[in-house]
Amino acid sequence: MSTSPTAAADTAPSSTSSTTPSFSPLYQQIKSLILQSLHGGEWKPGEPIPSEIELAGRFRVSQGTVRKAIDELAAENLLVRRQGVGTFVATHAEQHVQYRFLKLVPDSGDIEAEGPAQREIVDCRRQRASADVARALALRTGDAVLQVRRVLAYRGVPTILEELWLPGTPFKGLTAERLRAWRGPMYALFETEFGVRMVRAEEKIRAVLPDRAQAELLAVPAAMPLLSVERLALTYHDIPMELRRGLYRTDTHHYRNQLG
Amino acid sequence: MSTSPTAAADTAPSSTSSTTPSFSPLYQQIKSLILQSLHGGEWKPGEPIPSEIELAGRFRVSQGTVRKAIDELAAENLLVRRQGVGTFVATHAEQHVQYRFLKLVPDSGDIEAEGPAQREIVDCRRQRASADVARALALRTGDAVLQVRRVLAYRGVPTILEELWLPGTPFKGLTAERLRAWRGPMYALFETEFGVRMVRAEEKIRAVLPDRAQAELLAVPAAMPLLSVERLALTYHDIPMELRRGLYRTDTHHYRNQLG
DNA sequence: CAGTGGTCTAGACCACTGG
DNA sequence: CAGTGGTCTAGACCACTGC
Repeated sequence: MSTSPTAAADTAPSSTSSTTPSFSPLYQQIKSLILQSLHGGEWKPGEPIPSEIELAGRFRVSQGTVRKAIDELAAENLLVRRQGVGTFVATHAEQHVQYRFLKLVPDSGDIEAEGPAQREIVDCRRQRASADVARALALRTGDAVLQVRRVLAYRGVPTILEELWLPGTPFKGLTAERLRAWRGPMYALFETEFGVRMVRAEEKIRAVLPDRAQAELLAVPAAMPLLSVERLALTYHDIPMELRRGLYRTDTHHYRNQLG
Repeated sequence: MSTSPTAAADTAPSSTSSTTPSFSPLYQQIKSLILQSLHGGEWKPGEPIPSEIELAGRFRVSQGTVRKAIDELAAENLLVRRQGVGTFVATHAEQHVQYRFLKLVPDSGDIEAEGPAQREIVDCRRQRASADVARALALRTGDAVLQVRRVLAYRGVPTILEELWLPGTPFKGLTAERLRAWRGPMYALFETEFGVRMVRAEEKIRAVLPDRAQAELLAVPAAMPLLSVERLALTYHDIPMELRRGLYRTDTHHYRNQLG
């Protein structure tokens, strides 16, 4: 029974035998086990995980405890519950919102009327990580990374210029051709083709002026202030997997944020 | 027993007698009742609400049902749970983070080392709402509003220029003097002196250039791109209570955002 | 109609805080 | 040590989905 949460008895929470500091609730242990299965690929994005009752049996805990673990994972957008159907591994593909991490919306607010973005891959090159890219991705300076640059346009108007870096090893085999051939969000391709699911991200936002090359790619005057959005995307266990630097036009769009 | 959630029996959830569409769980009804008490001022910011057992008795439901209602309110930052002590109404005062809605942080990341902001009230005037201010605050054009302008500086460097509008009626009596005399976050003053608690906010962010007056107040060149942050702050039941337009310097600071 | 997640209860016990 | 929130269980029943 290597699937039992700890060496503890059937029903009681642990923390009795070990010298664990502070105490860890049973449902947190269950949550960790589910997280391991997610990370390990036992259940893939879009697929259903076993039912609550089944998991309760496997882990030898009550359904309520499994439920609380799943509740938290669902709140973190790692799982998606569908009443009457089951619980599914969240995915960037087949989601209603095309880009889950993109918070730029048209000033009209009508994101539907605008339609999907036109995407143009500028280039995709293998290169050695600079000091700051390496630091962000938890690599060493000079390690192999992939650099991708692309432009997103809405209604034919170039609106977003993105430059992103991926660690070379997990993304071996990614080319401009594969990026161009892919229909759907880039993060969906990462999931499907490379088994890397972006779970969380942190953004640093600034106002900047473009350099000449950037202004040209976006077809804007060099004096137009742009939003600089630096995003670090993380996979399970907070492992950084992508550094992305975006330049957003904000004369027709704006970055929308909710504060709770 | 006017405190019972519905006219339903002691334990059973309702939705039996009425033609309510769709069905509303008991804990949601409890949540609404707690929300009413919060809005109505039965428990004030910083004060404890009754214990779960006491509320369960009052509402004639089980402790678990009250717990679930409180869980959601705590997740929305309306309540704060403290194990062994009780559950408290969230407040903008006496919080560790000085400004809960301000996401600008120094590039160093060390928000402590920077120390508190120096605040300077530029002016506080009574005026008539323009069309866009009225629309944001759900007033009519020409209704009385208060306009406040101020500058925040860190280490003596002016960093934020804010212009904000408040509905005249709830904030009657607010003056520049009272703002200057107040120590602590502005939202704490709103709570304490005017009984208005900001619960949630939406921000629209852009990159802009300052006009001459703005550049002067911030002591920056007119060509320096700045972050424009338009915030609509809402109180209970999503009633808009403040429109705030901020200009942030982002050469030494950045706007930090977490994407889940 | 079977199976899933969603709600609700009742009771036991645990961890934490304050006096 | 009394009181609070936090965890866990067991069981009943409800709402929703798909076949």
